[in-house]
Amino acid sequence: MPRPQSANEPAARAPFALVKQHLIDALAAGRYPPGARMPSEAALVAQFSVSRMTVHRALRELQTAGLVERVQGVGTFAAALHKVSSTLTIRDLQDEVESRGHRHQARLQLARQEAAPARLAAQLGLSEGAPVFHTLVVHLDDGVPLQCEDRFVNPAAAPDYLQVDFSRTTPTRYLLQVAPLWQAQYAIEASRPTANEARLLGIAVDDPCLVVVRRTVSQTLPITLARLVHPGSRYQLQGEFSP
Amino acid sequence: MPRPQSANEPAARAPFALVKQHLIDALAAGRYPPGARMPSEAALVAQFSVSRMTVHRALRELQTAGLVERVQGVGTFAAALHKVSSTLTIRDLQDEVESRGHRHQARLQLARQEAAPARLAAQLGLSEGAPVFHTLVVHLDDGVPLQCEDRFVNPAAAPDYLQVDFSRTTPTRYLLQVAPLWQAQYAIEASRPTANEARLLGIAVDDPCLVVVRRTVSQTLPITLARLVHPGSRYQLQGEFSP
DNA sequence: CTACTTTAGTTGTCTAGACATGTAAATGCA
DNA sequence: TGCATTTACATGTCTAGACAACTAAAGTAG
Repeated sequence: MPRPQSANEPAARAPFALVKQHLIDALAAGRYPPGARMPSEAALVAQFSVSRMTVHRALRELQTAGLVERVQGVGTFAAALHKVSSTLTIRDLQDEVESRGHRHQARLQLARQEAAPARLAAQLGLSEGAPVFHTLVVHLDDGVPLQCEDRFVNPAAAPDYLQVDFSRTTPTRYLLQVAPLWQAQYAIEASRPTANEARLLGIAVDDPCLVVVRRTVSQTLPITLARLVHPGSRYQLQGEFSP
Repeated sequence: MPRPQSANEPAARAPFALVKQHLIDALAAGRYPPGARMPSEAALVAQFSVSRMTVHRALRELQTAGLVERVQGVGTFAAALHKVSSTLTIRDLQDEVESRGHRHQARLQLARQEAAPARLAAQLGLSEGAPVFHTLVVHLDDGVPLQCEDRFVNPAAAPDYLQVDFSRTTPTRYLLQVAPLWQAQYAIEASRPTANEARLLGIAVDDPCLVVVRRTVSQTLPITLARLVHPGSRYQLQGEFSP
């Protein structure tokens, strides 16, 4: 049974939803870089032949969703997508370190192409044995290891990933540029580091670690799978929510 | 300088915002228990002497915020606030265990009134030495210890807290009833359990644990401060977000 | 050149009415 | 009684126009 439009998703073909989706698509295609001016309400009214209220609702919902910023008397602008962390502070580690006034460094331990084993392939929507990019980066905060970032990337989503200079930008930041609109699932757990992680982080093998496993997908295809290991004594996730 | 209504918060005295706030207040006061029918748009139009579009916007925003549920052709209903975890899965542990088809048990280890030390008093908005309620509950999933819940409660927010039978309901669930609308800040970290926690959870003192420290405030006053300790090998937080 | 005023353009909000869509209870019919 | 139809009511959405609030740039007077 094709599920009878379960009561409450706002009819996808409603005019305001069409305008909204049109703008989302444009943003996803990178047509409006962060900060760029977007069409005014009047322009969209003309383009879609709908009333201003309709356009206004589409834009207001995009604003609520954090995709655009609007300033009365000035205009509508594509939002800077970097400040993700509204609910859970998982943002780019470099931003985070630098916002604390500390110095961020990254040490590239590994960057190569590998053949995807079955489970990884499934998570990235690839077939078993297909090539994937694999990087291992250690992030330091004022010289102290803070995160061990073990990451697999779908070549289809970021073909030039292995050519990036990761001493200048972080994998997270680069991927954010390449695929501007995405969605992530994560799992957080406490566990011991592997022997290699312990060595890279400069901790004992029985020190507790906070491990975040994150899978990121864009609108169309899986982008990346990352395992982020943090020394429990040096890292904390903070956030806020309301019911 | 009194900060000139920084461009973009929707004027708090706009009619739609008044209607919205009125309903939020009523919900916060517990006037509409979860599932209760709320006034129809027509009723609110009459009550506030505004147009239906205005009322509709207020209600739609409450729906987006998850405070009410609306069904076309039927009406508007106060949301069941228990299913908090749209973005981050920190919900009532009993719900969580039972939704996995497992059996939930709680062991009350401690329930008494204490004098608040300075730091705790500050977090709960009390003066040093003021009485606070303190409970320690171990939650089991099919007989296996899953969480050690060490909690302090502001007596002003839940005067009858110590009389509750915690073998029948959880502290989280009870507090959710008493103070229906709230906001929480949390910090997540990995660390070793204390000797007592290790004993209660049946794990070794050097087993990694996932520790969530959560502070909950209602609209008016701090409610509770909880330290939730989970064995790293048995518990994982999961969630999802988009930029 | 400076300081003030004007103006055009933008978003924020509201109204009154209309039609569409969905649900549930009342009604009518066999 | 049992089933189909009608009716009342609720929400979902759109329109066309209006006024308010705000910004930035252009124009103007000193």
